[in-house]
Amino acid sequence: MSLVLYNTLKRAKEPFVPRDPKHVGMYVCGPTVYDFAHIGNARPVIVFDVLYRLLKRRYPNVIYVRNITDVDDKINAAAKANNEPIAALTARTAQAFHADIGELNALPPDVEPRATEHIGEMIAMIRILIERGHAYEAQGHVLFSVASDADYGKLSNRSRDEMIAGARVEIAPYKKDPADFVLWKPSAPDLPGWESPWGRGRPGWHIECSAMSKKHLGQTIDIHGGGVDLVFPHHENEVAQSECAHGAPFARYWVHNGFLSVNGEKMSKSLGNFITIRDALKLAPGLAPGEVIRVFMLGTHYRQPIDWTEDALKQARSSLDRFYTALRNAADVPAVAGAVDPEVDAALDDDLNTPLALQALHRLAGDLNKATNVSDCARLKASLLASGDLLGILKQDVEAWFKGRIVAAVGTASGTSTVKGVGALAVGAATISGSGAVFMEEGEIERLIDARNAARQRKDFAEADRIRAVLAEQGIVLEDKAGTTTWRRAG
RNA sequence: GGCCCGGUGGCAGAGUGGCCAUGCAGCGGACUGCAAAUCCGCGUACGUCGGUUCGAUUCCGGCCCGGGCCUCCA
Repeated sequence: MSLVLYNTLKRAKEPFVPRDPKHVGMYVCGPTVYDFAHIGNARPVIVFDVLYRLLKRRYPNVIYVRNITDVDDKINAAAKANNEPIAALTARTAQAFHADIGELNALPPDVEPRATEHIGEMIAMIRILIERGHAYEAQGHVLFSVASDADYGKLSNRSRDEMIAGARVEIAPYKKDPADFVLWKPSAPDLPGWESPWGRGRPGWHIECSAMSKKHLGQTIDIHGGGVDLVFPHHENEVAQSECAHGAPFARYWVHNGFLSVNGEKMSKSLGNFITIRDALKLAPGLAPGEVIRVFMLGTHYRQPIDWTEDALKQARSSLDRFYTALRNAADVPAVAGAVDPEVDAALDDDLNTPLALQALHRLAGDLNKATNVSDCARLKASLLASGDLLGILKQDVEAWFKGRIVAAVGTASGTSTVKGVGALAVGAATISGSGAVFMEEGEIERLIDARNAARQRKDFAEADRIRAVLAEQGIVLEDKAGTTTWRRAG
């Protein structure tokens, strides 16, 4: 059992060999807290959560660091637009982020550093870069000198000249070279700022990750993750800053998740297809869509693009229905300590092949359905649960899954509200609002089932079928087996 | 223009130099008072043109198409 990861730095899969197997460190770029996180943000959260779970299974001490960027021009702009203090905006948004990804069953990272709490470390790093001739001050700005770093471009595989040729580089008068990027910049009195050797200012975007990963994981980290769009410039610049400041390799394995599109289009506010995690979770609150979203994400390999569509979500839910059905049918089998299925381990070891792992889960579910003796059932059930746990799924109560829990809406800044009813699993901003159906109360369902069974006893099948139809209209599906009737809410 | 990914059956989506993906949907059967669930069976899939090979969807090259990045971005 050995983990293989695709390393962006090498553009190839390679065996993961930690520097120190007793202390494995992973740094993942977290959110900039200026607005609700969107479903694109959910992808790295879920992908690296699975990697974290896998690493914890393989190594005794894993430190997972995911930062919160709470100083940024977008934050300043959003606060101004909302007429809201910056600290209130970032606190509110960070809290919403935690609530949202909690619904996705993502484990919290071990450390969640905030940029504003590491200004001192950033300033210290910038000073070292200046001392070593890799950065210079100009008109209150401090810029990183790309020309001073012979290795610049090794992560994103592009040369400085190619960047300039792109001609979209910001040419500022204080730059010695158009490719240079900002480490520190002056801040207006009404904007967040900190005293520094270069006057009152605030950090550039890239320096925070360099400073925070150094502080919490050391100069050289095992794994650095994020979305592919961050490869350039963000991660390239992190490499440049950290390696020039420390003279040591920065990250040994770079892991990048692919992009998410919505109905085949790039998600953007201008296209009107911008979906927040929060809105996605409201699509079908009674059916725990956090887990549906999770299976949807894991159904595609993390480096492949993934397309958010209604059909894809329905298929994810169908997969979960199958898993939970197998578990429901084995409900009376005692739970035993379970072993993760070897195929699941092997699939995840191969660069996090979650679709293949899901296939193994389907096989387990099928085997469980077919198992005839109690010991096989117990073993397969336990294996299915343990394997699911490694993927962060199948943690719910089986009956709750089928009967539809009444969930509290994900907390908003003003509190929480109770949401009842299962809307269609609608997708897209235009259809999110329509979840107005009201649940039939469970007591009423049970009463009708009793009435139907009484009818069946006296062979009044017309009445029995009438009641079945009444319930079907409410989205309730009945299943008669072994003398008892169970029910579930249909999708 | 530069760099990087992809194109697999109705849909989604793994994978492999010669034999099975898997799920959903569909069809047939078993089971059921009827259903549902489950089980069994069923589908001449690998963009295109060449090359290597005994044999390629899988390796190599050209082409076509799609996507991402090129200092806002997970």
